[in-house]
Amino acid sequence: MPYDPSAFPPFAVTVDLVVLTVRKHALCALVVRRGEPPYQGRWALPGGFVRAEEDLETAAARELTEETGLRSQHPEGQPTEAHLEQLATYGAPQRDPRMRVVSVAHLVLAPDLPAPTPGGDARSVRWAPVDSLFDGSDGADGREAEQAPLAFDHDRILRDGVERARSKIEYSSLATAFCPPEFTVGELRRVYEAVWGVALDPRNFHRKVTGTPGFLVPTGGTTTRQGGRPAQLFRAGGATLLNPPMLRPEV
Amino acid sequence: MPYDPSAFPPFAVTVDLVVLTVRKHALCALVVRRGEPPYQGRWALPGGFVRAEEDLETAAARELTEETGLRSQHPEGQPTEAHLEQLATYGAPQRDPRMRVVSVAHLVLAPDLPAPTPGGDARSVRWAPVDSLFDGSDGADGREAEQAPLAFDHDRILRDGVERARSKIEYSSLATAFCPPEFTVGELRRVYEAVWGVALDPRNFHRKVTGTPGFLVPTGGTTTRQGGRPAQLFRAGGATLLNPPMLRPEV
DNA sequence: CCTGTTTATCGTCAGGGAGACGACTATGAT
DNA sequence: ATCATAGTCGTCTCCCTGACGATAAACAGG
Repeated sequence: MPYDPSAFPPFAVTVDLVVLTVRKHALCALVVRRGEPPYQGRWALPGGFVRAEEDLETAAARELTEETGLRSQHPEGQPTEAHLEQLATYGAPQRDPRMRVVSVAHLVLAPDLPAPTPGGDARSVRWAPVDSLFDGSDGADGREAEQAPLAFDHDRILRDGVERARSKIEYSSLATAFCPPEFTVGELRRVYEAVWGVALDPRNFHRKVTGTPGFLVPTGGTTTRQGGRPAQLFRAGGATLLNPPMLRPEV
Repeated sequence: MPYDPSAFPPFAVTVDLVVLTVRKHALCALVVRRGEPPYQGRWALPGGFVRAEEDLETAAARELTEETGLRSQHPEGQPTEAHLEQLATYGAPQRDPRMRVVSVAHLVLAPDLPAPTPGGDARSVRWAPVDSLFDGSDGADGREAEQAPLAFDHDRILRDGVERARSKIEYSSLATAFCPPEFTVGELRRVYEAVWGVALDPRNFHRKVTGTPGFLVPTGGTTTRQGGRPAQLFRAGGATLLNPPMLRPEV
């Protein structure tokens, strides 16, 4: 039957955020501790209601700023501080025991923040290695601190977000969103290694990224902040698509 | 602020469907004519409200069956008749002039149906070449019948769905969803050609798809339904990912 | 029956990109 | 000075791809 706009089931619409960064050579996600039931005391993805006159992406950007101080929009021609994109929408009837909630999840890729969690109203916010958050803790060495699973269906949302990030850096220049404005080839390589959880050959990686037109633009400067021989500094080039892509090693 | 489940702005949640198929060597989408305002008389994507106790994917599958008779689920171990996946969610505040509607768009890839539009309650349903539907009609020869743009933001949804399909058949075996259960290499190639709008070399295409383990499984039969020399029949193999991918030709 | 047309399928060859890895360079630490 | 650490340039081989020749098996029409 066609639309009958006066008779529709009411839904609440929220945005949830999968905010990823690379810290200490590990892919980490932002989680907040819930202060009230349901799932009181459990960790959850940050999120909140979409306001009555607010676009979905605007709501996601607002929540991001509230939780981290990061801006995904350029306020006054400022460069974007983080990449934000829609991930997927989750609306199983019983995913929230209180009411029918449809959550539009968004994925944020952010550089490693100097201040862990500036601003924000949440009492407990932390970066957690994603491996330690997954249900069944497929953490690397099995020595994961036993951790309660994420609230709601956030385990699935986080998995989907991590998989999106892992696949998207294959064929786009999005990995630069994890880096500061200026970075070295080695720093970019360590981002790939952390996100994919593999080791990459520094020489082949260097050849690939510097040989792809538009991916990296040298700034002229160098740095030794990683130790060793000084490395060239680069900025992200205009190219967004990597062609041919850089595929993850098998197995 | 944390959840206050009693005070939330009310939303209507709908599913919209981008149903694609390949007919006569052209990528076509299913559109329905709107019988009431707003956008009365204009073509739109099929869709409808999500019911109070219904999952999003269930709602999409239900709408699909109502409009086309296709099933995306296996009722009794039956093979899936069409591929269904979530596409993206559209929720701009004024996208529907009557009220705040958030639409979870889904993408359906279906084989060419013998009966154009069986079943269903919509008075006017048709398959339209996607090029003829796009606003600004970037139709091939510019001789497109002047056509009113799709209702609501369905032009954008359709574009996103088509782009998803175009990119996804690069690295997955999803193109087989456009084919009948048994098909030839040539038929599969014509699917790629129609979706991408390019001509592919039959010999290289044959080598690629038959050389990718798990992509195609020969059934033993042959057919001459395309004329010419008899061609082997294949079924889709278990492999879902194509590695390495088959990239669209440049330009 | 022979010929042209159509579609399918196999083969060959050259070029590009990626993995494996050697070699050299430029820093700081001991 | 020596070592450890990173970065950068080369080389070699293999595999994949694009371009394209050649053959095979059907049908249509004379």
